[in-house]
Amino acid sequence: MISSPRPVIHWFRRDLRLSDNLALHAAIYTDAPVIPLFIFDPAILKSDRSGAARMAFLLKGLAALDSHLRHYGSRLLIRRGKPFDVLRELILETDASAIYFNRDYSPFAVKRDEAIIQAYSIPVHIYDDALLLPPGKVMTAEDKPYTVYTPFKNNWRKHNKPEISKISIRSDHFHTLEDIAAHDLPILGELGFSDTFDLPDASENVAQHNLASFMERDIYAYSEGRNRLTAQPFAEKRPAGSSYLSPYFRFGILSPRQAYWSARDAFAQAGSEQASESVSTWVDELIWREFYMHIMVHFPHVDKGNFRPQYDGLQWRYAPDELQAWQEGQTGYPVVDAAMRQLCQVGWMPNRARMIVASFLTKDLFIHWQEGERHFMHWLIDGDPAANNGGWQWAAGTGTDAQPYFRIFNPVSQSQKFDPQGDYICYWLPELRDVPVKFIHVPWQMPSPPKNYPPPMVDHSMARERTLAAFKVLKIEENNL
DNA sequence: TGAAATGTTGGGGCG
DNA sequence: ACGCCCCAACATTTC
Repeated sequence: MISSPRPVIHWFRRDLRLSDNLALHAAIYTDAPVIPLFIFDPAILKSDRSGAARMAFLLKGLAALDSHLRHYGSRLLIRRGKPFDVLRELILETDASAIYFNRDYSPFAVKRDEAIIQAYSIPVHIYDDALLLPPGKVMTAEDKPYTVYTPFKNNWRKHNKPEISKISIRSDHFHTLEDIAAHDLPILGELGFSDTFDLPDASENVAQHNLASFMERDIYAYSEGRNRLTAQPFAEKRPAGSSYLSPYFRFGILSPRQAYWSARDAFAQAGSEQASESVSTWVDELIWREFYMHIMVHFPHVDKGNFRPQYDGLQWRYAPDELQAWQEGQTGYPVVDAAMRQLCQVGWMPNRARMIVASFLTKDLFIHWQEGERHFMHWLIDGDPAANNGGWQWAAGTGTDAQPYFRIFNPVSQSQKFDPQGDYICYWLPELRDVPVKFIHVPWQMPSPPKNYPPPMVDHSMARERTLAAFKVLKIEENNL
């Protein structure tokens, strides 16, 4: 009788896929049966950053991964508890010889993983999988981290990029789990969340399909498309717009390497200057994602406050009622309200909409960007601590690459520019559906405005002056020091 | 990955 | 024909 080899554990975290998964593939290369594990950590479940929508999307991702694994005669082992304890017990239970996982760069995860690395008598193998270039790889000539996007991008582009990991997966690569006690995949309610809206498919196959179809067409019009306010990014027939791949990147259902190399192929096939520029613009977005992850690793204080401490003196307004009006999409500015309602109804917004509502909260209402950050983290299915924090600090003017404080979006002109016909507004604000195009951005100017829609909660030009003044005071104080 | 204020120019109406 | 004004269109500066 051949004694079966000791298994190895692959701990899935933010890498819910079988293809191009560096740690998983390394585990498979050992030729030991791989135990595919996912752990529900109570610390994450009860965090105020978690929201029902993203949790529901995660559950869909796990269900898809489980069914994918069943094709290989295995399944996803679900456990609940503190990862430190769950892993210890599982090692004892299965006599596993090693643990594999991919690095998660968020501050919470880094801290958690540090404790785990040294904890057991078996080796823990960690891989840089979630980014093309991990933190530390893109540094200035003085070996310092970049604090501005453009030079970071220029340096990033000069590096060689890792190839896609290809492996043909067989059933005998995985542990059958027959003799291991597993929890069933929980439902939302069991995890302490209330039911939520319908969400897109979270399977690896669908992510691949969406990537491929984006590369067929929309990527060549991305320069314009990325600014388009799209009500239904997933609709079959729609103008070229966002790639809508962020939720898949968020959970590693799609590999960034695969996305990058697909874009390179698209670049090679671009038929015009404009088309290749569009492809390049999309790759820039991948680089923004890498940039903000690097920033959070090198400057972990951003998670708790301003990237630039000189803005710590800003006297943000405390205005719970106004915050609530913003959250509920009742500001009286149609484009802002449409976006905020989209967020709470589908857990996603196009990038342009995120900038508009972020500018409105921080510059028009002059409410702390952390309130917006929290709200976004609660609702976004693609909510990622690094990217979300980076985006909010950018909008507020306190971050890296901060837009100068005087760049304040005008919610009306943004609306006219990026939703000229008011299609986006009308989709999300049914109460404005009968408003003529002429007034769709400014319904309060109608002879008789709709009764069920509020007037603007602030006068934009007054709000603009107020914010400029607040920043200016700070500059004066700074000069007096 | 702005917007508003201010400055400049040039055509047309008009006395 | 000329000077003057108005103002749209564009450019530059400022926050």
